[in-house]
Amino acid sequence: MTANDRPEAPATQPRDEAAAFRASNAANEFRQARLGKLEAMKRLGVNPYPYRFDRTALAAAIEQEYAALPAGETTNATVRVCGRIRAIRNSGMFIDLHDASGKIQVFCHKDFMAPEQIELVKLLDLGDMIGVSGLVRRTPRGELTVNAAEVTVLSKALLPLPEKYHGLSDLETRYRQRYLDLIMNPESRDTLRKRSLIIAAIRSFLIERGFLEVETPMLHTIAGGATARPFITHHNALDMDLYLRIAPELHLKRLIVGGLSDKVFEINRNFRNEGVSPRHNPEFTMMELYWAFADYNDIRTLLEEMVEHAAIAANGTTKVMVGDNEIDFAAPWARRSMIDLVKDKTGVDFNEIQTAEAARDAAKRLGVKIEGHENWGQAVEAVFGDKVEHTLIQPTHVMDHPLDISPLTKVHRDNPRLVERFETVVNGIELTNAYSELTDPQDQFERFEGQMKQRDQGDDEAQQLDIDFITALEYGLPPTGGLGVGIDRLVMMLTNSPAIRDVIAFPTMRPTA
RNA sequence: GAGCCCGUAGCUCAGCUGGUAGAGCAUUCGACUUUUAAUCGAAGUGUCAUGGGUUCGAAUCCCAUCGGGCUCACCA
Repeated sequence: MTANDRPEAPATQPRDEAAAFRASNAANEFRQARLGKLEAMKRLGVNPYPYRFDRTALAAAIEQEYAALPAGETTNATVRVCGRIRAIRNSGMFIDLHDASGKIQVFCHKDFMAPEQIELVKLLDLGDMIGVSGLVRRTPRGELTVNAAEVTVLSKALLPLPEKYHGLSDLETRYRQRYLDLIMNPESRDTLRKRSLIIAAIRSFLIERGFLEVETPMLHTIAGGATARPFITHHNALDMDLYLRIAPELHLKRLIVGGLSDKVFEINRNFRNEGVSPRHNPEFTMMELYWAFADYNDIRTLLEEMVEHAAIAANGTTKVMVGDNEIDFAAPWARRSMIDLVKDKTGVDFNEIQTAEAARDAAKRLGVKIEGHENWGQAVEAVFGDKVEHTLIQPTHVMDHPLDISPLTKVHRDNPRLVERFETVVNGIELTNAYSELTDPQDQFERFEGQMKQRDQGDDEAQQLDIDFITALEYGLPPTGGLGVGIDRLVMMLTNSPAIRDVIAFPTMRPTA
């Protein structure tokens, strides 16, 4: 392929889209009415899209400062506030101005404003951004108010907001036009603000404990570190296919080999080309950390402390309502082996089952769907997923998974069929995954070979061999504990959000056209 | 990818045993002027998702398509 026949960027914007946009705008009565007001503002010498505004206070700060101001009293304190008009009463005399912190009422009256200012106020609509300067007072009805001396238009809105009382409830519009959702729904703002607090809390927690934040590639030549179908893309200049990463694990371990730090972490996106559901988005945020000279027990205590810290940062408490359940993230969390959990729930002790065939039969007798190529560990996992996982509500570390399903994990020091791994399940959903990392290069190579064998037997999700990763291990990876936390799911739980789309600002959607 | 449900005005929703497309908010005009879902009076507002079909007649019944939600499968 030469430079001339490289695939061009796709033509996502047909030429007539602009014409269609113009036509639809011309037919929009709301837009036309507001354009008329915009022109009238210009005739008054007002720039409806100015450059800046000197704000002296947020609404919430004024509310706090003047909390004790009695009804009917006026201060001599001038403030400058700005935000979006969310309500207009008495023909513009009362305006509710919302900023990121909250609401403040604005009073516009001819006794306090110049005549041309009164003209300008008549041209304001719901949704416009304005700045106001004036004295703080509390009305006789008890509402804290800025007595407007001057109103500055900061951005004329051309489109109307959704209805003020019922707001915007249509899920499709809320996800596609998140800006409208954020304007209208305080709980959506809270959720995404808490998301930011949670991530900031995790980041500062880890940095305080000596973890180094790193970035590893999004574009992989081998999609390793997890079992999932990858997105495939193409690099033109190198003329090669690349995968969007499904996990950062193998690169982070390379950094531990290199001794960049004994403790590294990355908070970043993973991409998996799989189904979309209330708990799955094709791109999702993962926190992975690796801690040299530590094992999965060290990781467990670190994780519990970290999530406690994040919960308190978001909600001020370790307790949170998730659906109908109150969940408490206070450490220590329950710890049960996967085999024991399965035994408790089904009466079947897979420790007593030796062969893959017997394990598959046991699973089938329990009514669990079995394809026929499962090994012992996959059968155990299938039973656990079907019978146990959804029943675990309070944070529970599911300990010591089968070796068969854990190709990057060190063999359990007490049981050769198991590995040192735990997944934390909360509210029936897997939240974390942690290992005593496999550090033996020969063992790792054999595990990859086993995965390739499974792939040959029809398991197209088995992990791919990564020779350079084996080479890195051959230079010596110290004993290392590793952890992955699904950040979106953690945010879902800490914000009681029923869908992953609620905690991702712009979830993946099909285009409308 | 499969099953079930949904798509009506800018928004929230009625209308669905087939018979002239509705309300509230929003908008426009007017009144009022210390309101706070302000109030009062008047007016305008539709590709009933799209395309077919049945019928004298379809928002309504049938089929297909598009978009969304839930459940399942895959997965975290």
